[in-house]
Amino acid sequence: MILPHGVVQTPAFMPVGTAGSVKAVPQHMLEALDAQIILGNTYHLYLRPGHELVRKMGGLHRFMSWPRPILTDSGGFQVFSLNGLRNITEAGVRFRSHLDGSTHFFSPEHSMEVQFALGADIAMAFDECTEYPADYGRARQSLELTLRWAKRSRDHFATLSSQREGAQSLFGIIQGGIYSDLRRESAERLIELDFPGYALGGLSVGEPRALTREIIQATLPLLPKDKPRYVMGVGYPEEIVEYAALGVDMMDCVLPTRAARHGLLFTSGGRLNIKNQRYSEDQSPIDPECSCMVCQRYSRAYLRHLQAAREPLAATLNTLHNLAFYLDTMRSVRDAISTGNLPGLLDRTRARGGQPEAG
RNA sequence: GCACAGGUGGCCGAGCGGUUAAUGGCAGCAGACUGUAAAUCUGCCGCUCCUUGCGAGCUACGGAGGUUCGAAUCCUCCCCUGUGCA
Repeated sequence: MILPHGVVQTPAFMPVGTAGSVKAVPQHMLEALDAQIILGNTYHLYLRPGHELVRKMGGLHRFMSWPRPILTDSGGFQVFSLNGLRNITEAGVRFRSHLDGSTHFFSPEHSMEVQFALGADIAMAFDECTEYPADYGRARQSLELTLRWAKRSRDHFATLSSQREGAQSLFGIIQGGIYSDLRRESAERLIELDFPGYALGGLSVGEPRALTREIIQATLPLLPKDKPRYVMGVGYPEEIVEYAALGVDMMDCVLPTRAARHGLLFTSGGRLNIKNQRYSEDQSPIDPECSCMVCQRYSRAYLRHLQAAREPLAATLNTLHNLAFYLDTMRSVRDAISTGNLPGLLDRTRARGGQPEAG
């Protein structure tokens, strides 16, 4: 995938950097990890420092000194997660800021304005992330709203693009809850709007994992093969391998970064909670099979100490490892695809998937 | 020596006659985390036993006595700590 700020090899995992930062990890280290694209958030950057300020600073890439591709989420997920602080109408969403309680209005048009100011390589249509559980009628209503918003997003994005030089692209988002026929309808009608890429939204919002997979499996084949297919907000290491094998090109998830800050590390042997007493005198690296800079240098005992002492370095080192693990995982998926060994990789991943703890 | 103020579970610190194994906080132990309101949240946290239950027994609020149906809470003496005065 060739974007204005560089090439992204797919399938790709995108670290989440909501507020202009992949929490705890500086940009130059992200580059060292070979992260090829990161995600930023419209809602958060709009609130602070403000999209106009970011524009003034030369756009998000320049502002945060990240020369590689960026995708910005539209704020649609906040429609979902700020439940209680927002009110949805046809026109858009009225939010209460989680920072100071002030009221703000987001419409598809406004989201496009903000994303245009931020200047990410890929912008996302403003959608309503359907909650789980949602009954059929509710899922349909949500899907319809998202489609109308998708059209408005596309149209306004086109207007903005025509007024100013811009190589940004805008992806559409499929909703439809857990209903395959609604997903199909959402996909087909979205494709009519002709986006350069398509995303599956509204997944990993509490539904059983088998259902997530089912929806992806059912919906992906409906999407154009020559355009990026993005599943938003997934997943665990085993899941991203599974989904990549199904043909997903892009995924993002806060899990590796958030879990790292909470002491949960992903390894080739399964999950490892570095806070556990059992690691207090363990001189081995997080993951003996991992070649990341953290595993090359630091012991579990030391990392456990940092975590217990709430040293900020714990967040940094843990996040570096988890991201390295995720990015390595995607790299090995890409390698397996190119050498035709994907089935073998899948088997190995499944075999270790159920393992709760690393040795 | 005198005068105040205190001595509570690993630590700090509430409670000042009865739903008190004893509020909180910290520390400790474990769990959760999926387009980030998350460096957050949840549970456990005196000991023993079991039919793991708003279960049973035991031990506990400096020490020893006492008052009371009932005391961490009231009284007496003793020990210790802090501050002030000698």
